[in-house]
Amino acid sequence: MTSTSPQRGRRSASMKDVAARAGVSVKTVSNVINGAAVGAGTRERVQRAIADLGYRPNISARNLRRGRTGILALAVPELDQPYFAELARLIVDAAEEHGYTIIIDQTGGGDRREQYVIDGMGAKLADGVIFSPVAMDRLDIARRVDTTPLVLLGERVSAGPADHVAIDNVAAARTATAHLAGLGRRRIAAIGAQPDHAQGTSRLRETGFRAALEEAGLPVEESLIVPARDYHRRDGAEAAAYLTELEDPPDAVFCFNDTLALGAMRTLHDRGYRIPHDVAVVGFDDIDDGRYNVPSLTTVSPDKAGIARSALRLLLDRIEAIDSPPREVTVRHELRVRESSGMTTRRPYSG
Amino acid sequence: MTSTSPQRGRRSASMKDVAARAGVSVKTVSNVINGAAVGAGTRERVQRAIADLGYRPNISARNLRRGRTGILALAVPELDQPYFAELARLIVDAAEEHGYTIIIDQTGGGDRREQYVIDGMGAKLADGVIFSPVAMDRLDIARRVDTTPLVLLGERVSAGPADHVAIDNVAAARTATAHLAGLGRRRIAAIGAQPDHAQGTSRLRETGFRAALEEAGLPVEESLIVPARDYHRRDGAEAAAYLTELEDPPDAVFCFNDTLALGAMRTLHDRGYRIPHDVAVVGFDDIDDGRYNVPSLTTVSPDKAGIARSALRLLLDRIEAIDSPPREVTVRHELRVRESSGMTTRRPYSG
DNA sequence: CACCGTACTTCCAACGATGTAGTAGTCGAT
DNA sequence: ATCGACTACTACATCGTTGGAAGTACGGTG
Repeated sequence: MTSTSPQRGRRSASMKDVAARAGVSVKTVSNVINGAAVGAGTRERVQRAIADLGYRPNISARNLRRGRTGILALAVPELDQPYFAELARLIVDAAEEHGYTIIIDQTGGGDRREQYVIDGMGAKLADGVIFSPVAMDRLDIARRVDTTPLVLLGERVSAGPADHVAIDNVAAARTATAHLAGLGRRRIAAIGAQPDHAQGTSRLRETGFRAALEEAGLPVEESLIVPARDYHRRDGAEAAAYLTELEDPPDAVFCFNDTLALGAMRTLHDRGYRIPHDVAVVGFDDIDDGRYNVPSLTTVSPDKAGIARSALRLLLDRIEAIDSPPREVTVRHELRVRESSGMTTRRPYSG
Repeated sequence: MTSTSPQRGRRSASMKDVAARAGVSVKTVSNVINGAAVGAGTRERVQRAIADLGYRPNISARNLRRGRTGILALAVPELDQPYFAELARLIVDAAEEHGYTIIIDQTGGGDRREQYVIDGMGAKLADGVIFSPVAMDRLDIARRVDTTPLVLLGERVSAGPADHVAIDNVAAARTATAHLAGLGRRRIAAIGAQPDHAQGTSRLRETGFRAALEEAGLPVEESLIVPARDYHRRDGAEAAAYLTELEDPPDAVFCFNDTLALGAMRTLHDRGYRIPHDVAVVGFDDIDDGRYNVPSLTTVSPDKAGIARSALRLLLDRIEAIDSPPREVTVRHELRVRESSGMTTRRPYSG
């Protein structure tokens, strides 16, 4: 300890200390901890020594030796977006069931941070990465040189360059829009387009939206397709303000996520529109907020637990077998019709 | 590589490989990476070799040698509680600024998982822990044997056994309640009591609530103090249902957090109460949801960024100087008055 | 009684990085 | 030419753990 002592402060007990106290070799301690064959008496002595010293294995050393860390990274734009918060919760829980710990990386949806993620995040910390991209597209992913197992979330890129979990965004958006058309709405707006992103989720939802309008025999009016830079309440509120100022405002709005919808509804309310009477609103994600809002929000409900489970399964499989071909998992979704598009208000809430 | 090869699949480049390619010693590579003095020519050759091989340092090895991991743990009850989601976001960002990565541990507020957290989470993974306790009290913390630096969040325990960041919950609750009394409300209820927890945040808010009633010369009616097991919208909705069924329902409700308030407002709305006309509502936390809700929610707004920054500072200080006495940081808060307790509805939202 | 297998246990090397000490080589002053 | 002081680099030990091989003791077997 004299010449090279990297530790600062009290050094905590190592296997060597445990071994000394129990009067056995270091390897025997290791065997006890890893459940290998050890005599009953020895095992007990070792366990007592472990307890006495408050010994805990040094993860860094173990990982160094084993070549894996037991850590998975979850890279999302923002943790305080309710959708990602709910998803993160499920993924953390699912990872824990498999003995993995989750580290969080927030990209903010920016190019630089997202590139950093697909390049392996600077150091070999995680055994695998679950990544919800915003700025990176299929090409960026395909170009990647880092070999850390990677699972992509939330953007449907068929036959993509990596494992992928998503719902069928086009179909979901079509169903949502068709629902509005089915209510007899004729001027249906969309909030959340992102013209900059050629491949993102927003593009798929827009595609579904347009398809549904055509199927319903409605004209696609470009002025009713409103972009949103971020997907926060504020952006929804601003987009709705724009819509109400149109010469001929819409009688329905399909928002590409729930927070946009909640923000939009706030503005619509402030400007005297009754929901759903004057304007029906549908969102996307089925976050908890929408269920209790007044009016409660009709929304596309993806199977978030299914997404979490599938992402983890794909990732763990790939950690095992790094060279298998990429897989696509499509998780189910359903439309949850609530007050904002039909059920009358002033009725006890249920589900 | 023949006898003991823990790695599976392609082994990625190590310093040794870089050193061989650049024709220098391993230590020189290390020096280049860590910015020590290295000749210009050598440095360039090494950097080219690093780029060619796609070398990234092995964190486990570095951590083993350095005695620290660069990882901090954040232990919260549930990541999808908006308050914790917003806090997690800020803490992850703050940690990143200091070069640390955050791992997430979800305790669910349960004894077992929380005990696990204060016992060091099974292995020395994190250099420090930021912990928002629900079940553990001061005694549990004081009994702790693990030496990992620990910062507690959210519960004001003066002269506690560990570093601590909180707002003045008693004062905040008193202000909120006094605000309702100041509006002329006379039957003020509270939602969110947790009689089981002798020391939690809920107890402090209840204390402030009672104090404010007394100061306002109002009787403390026990039937108007409603417990909530969890702090979800659902619990708020149920508590409000109970209140409306009282013989003499309240004309104001102070909810111990915003999600309780949002759930309660939903029920109140369903049962025909006008907010704030019939019942004024105040929440706690100032989550984004409350700002856009109809009606927008009056709430106690803690300085969350301040909490994140302070927690990180305390933790990093303690990692440096493990034996200094515990410190208490009290972060500022303010009451944000919005529609649910006064501002008229039907007015453009602002702030 | 020598021999063998079984059941534990010990010894040694290795994972990849970094701290310390030591070795060349360079330069300026003497 | 000699020395000292410096710079640039190398060699080696070490962090705590685990894999593999070698060692030991014991009971049974021929």
